Amino acid sequence: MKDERLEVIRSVAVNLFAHKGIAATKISDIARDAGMSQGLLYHYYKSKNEIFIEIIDTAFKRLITASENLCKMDMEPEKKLKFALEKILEGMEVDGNHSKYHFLVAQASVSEASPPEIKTIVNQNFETPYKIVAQIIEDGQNKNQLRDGNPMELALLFWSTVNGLAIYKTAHPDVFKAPDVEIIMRMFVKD
Amino acid sequence: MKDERLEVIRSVAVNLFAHKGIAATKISDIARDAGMSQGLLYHYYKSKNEIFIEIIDTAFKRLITASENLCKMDMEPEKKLKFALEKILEGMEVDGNHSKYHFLVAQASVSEASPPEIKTIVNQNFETPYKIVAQIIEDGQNKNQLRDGNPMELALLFWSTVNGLAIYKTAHPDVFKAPDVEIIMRMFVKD
DNA sequence: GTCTATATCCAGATAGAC
DNA sequence: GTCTATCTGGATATAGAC
Repeated sequence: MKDERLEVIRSVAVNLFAHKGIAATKISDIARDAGMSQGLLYHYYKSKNEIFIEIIDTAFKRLITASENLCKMDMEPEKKLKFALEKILEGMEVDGNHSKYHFLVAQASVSEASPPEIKTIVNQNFETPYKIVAQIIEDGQNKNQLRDGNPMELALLFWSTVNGLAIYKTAHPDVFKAPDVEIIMRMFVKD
Repeated sequence: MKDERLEVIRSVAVNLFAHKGIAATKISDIARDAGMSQGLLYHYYKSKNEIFIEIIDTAFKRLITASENLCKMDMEPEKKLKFALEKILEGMEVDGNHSKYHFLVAQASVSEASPPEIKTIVNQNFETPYKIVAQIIEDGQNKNQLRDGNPMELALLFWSTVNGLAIYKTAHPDVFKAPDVEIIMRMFVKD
């Protein structure tokens, strides 16, 4: 039940941080949404920053693990890209916290408002998913499945598109409709 | 010189709001960056919110004006889309505040942290650029220049991609390299 | 117009009873 | 483990001198 409590706290915090940012999210907001007193929160976490750090750290770990698994899959590079997009967009459609995690990672990467620990996490991690996708793209180019172009720039485009969609979904979950994966894939595949 | 002062304040505020969000941006940060005392700031603006509101309002007005002008141009729909992307990416490359404005608009649309006036501005304005681009896409489909697909969904993809790039540029201005417009256009044009 | 000093308020974090 | 009450710091905004 301690784990349950922790899970509730994390979940409401992800939601609040995504919608308000860390600075505007009050510890009392988290306590209220988690259905506990403000004092009790400090029984589980020693500060607001600690909650935030744990969430961002988890978000990066998940993203990187998923990227690494994708890379290792026994699949053609083109299929890998497509598979990744499918999973990501699927995750956005079923309303969990998927898009919020994407958005939080993007936001944490931009923000200078975060505690120093966050900057460390961001600096150590943010490049990895870009590099992995760039590697997949390069493989695909070598196999003549994907179009030419600087792999890192194309990876940037890949993740920018995903992030942009995640933001939209976070802002307007009701009207959001994930685009067809094929449309996005057109930027990368050979005709 | 009053106008100059105002312009300096707005400019540093855009930068700070983009990188830290409104909640984490202190009025003392703005004053410092603008090279004036905290007290003097209140001679020009009556609150931090007022500065923020003016900036978001301006950002939306610019975006909508630009969209409307684009719509009215004497140009084929396909060219309009391409022209818009070129201008937007160009604006990102020359480091002004262009991408920060895009990001602020996106962020303000997501954020529940903003003062109520912001919510009003967002609700009244955020759909317009989507609708205008959707209209252009629909025209292009009717003229057989652009691929089929729900115009509003394609417009969502268009702006999501732009926003995603704007975020990346804001976070990593040094390494950012705008992608080739043709690549993005592949999502929309017929082969 | 510009500054310094300060009042006020509010949020993060702690203490201590139960 | 859980709550209420409270301390403390820091940020907004104001006051008032120059």
